Amino acid sequence: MQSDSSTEERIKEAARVVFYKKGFAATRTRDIAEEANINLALLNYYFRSKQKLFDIIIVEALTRFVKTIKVVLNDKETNLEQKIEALARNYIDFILEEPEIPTFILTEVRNNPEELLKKLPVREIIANSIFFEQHREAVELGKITEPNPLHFLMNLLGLIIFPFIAKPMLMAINDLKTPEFNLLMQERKKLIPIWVKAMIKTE
Amino acid sequence: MQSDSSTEERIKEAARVVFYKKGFAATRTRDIAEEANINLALLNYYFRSKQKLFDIIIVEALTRFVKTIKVVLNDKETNLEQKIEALARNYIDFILEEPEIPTFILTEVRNNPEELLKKLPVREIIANSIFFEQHREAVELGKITEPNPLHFLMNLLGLIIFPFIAKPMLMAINDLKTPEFNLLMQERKKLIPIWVKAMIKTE
DNA sequence: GTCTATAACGTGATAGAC
DNA sequence: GTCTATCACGTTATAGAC
Repeated sequence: MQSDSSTEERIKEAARVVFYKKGFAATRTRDIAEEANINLALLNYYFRSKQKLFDIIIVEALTRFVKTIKVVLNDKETNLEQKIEALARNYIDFILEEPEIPTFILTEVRNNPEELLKKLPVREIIANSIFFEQHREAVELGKITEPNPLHFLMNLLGLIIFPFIAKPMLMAINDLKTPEFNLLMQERKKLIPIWVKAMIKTE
Repeated sequence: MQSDSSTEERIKEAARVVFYKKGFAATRTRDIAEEANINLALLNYYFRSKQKLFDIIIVEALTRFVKTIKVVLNDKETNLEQKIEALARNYIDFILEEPEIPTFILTEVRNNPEELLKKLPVREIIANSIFFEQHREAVELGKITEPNPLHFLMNLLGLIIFPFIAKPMLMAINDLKTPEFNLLMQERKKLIPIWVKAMIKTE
């Protein structure tokens, strides 16, 4: 492993592009070789098989996907409001760099939940987070109406992630182009915390 | 075409089950035949090809998916608040009957957006809806803070649909079982309208 | 390390008997 | 209409020359 443009790295980057866009089953190793401008045989030389190459890509994606949440939810220095702001900001920035990552992850996890999720300690990372603890305290103090933190998490992640998943549909509905879509996502970094705070306390 | 348990119908139902779960590319015609308890050759006898069978399934799914929104968004008898309530109620009920339909549609649309969406007049149905008209009026009257109806639609649909898409992850995080998950979704039929109304008017 | 050629396999589809 | 047997093809993976 030397420069970023080594053959091995080129194949990995190409694999990321194609797998993200089409998923494991619809991807042909030829697509990856073409995207990487390498000979097909080199793919197997470096990674043994399509499956092994895919495993590397999906684990890296899952790790970054979960870590981006984890870091925020377990930050001892921030309160709940700050966590909402940080999550919206960091997560939207993260996804804007790789807009296809949410759909990629969610569809591949669907195809293979137990296999993929046991590779990462998702449960410990999220369920025992400082975020959940702070949520519980806020509920006890009457600052939050809905006591179930799962609703809170679904709402927050839904507001952040859903537009990226629904992007193809949304672009068809309003024939939106990608630059305009990205602008909407930039707006949401500021809007989502406002909305979520309004949702928190209802009569 | 006679009873619902005719061979043809059995194959279609099996195809729906398998395609919903695995998507087009990962599905083998043998999987469908097995699920339907029929001989593999019968699939081609009735539907000519895997692609033709798939087209039937996806168009049916898309039609129902869009129609469920369309009916609500174009109802002249209801105001904006009532549309929010109706959408949460109808859509969650609809998806609870076929929980895999959102992921199925979103991933297949990703693979083939132009081809699939030109088959349905999604744009006219949504973009020119009474819902958007009522939203515009409410903005002019100062009843809604955020003027862009796309944000409104993304939020509403995200709150409704996202939990179903993220279900495998959520179940891993809190090792939730399906009955408990469904209970959460029932709760959301009432909670989402409350949340959305709170989001609408912010300072 | 990289290439060409090809083997090995899985899958969609059909021929033809019943 | 339904079955068994098989073809035809595309794709993954490897052998072997360079």
